[in-house]
Amino acid sequence: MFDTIEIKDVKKEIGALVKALRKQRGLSQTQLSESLNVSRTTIQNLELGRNFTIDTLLKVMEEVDLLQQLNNEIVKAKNQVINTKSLY
Amino acid sequence: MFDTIEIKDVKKEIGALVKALRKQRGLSQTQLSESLNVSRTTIQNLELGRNFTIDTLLKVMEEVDLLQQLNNEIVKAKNQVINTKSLY
DNA sequence: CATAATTGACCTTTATATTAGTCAATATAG
DNA sequence: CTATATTGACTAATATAAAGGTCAATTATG
Repeated sequence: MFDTIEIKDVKKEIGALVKALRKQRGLSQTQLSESLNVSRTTIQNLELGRNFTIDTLLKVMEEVDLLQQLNNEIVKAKNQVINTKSLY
Repeated sequence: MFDTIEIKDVKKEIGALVKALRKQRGLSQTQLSESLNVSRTTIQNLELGRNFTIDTLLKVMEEVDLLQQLNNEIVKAKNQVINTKSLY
């Protein structure tokens, strides 16, 4: 009935999100990579759904002013876990 | 007034979230690492806020049945970007 | 308490992400 | 249309995440 999502699909979605954020700001891959002090290859890897490090992703999020918001979501998720009686 | 969050802080929060999810399920680092077919060192790097790859994080999320939910959030964020008139 | 299990720290080796470069294909602009 | 910019693909070298191991410190258990 429902297909289970795969890790490679999530990586592609992250890549699509980063590309959308970059385009929204009118930046080329080269411009973004220079702002972050990473190579254009690294931006390519991220946007095309290949593997990459969390540092790379967080640098992008910082550049587009979404780092604080992302952190808030993580803390919220963490607190939900802590405040939920476990079923395990 | 407001301190800006730093990348290393976000990595530590991700690590704390993963640790909370693991503890909630009553798993040791070794047990989790074996389920994911990664080394315990990799789980340690993640939980202690060091650098790690997106693959490692997504494997954890898949193991705790949060991969689909995470993907939904990413798609939602992407659509918000696409449907927002840019200020840039 | 004693004992076992877990975790953090550290090391060496291996696998791979990142860098820096080129080039062809595609998209954008004039 | 032509010219220019951008992007995807690829390669070789470097940096670093991951693997696999040990050990001390800490935490749970009997």
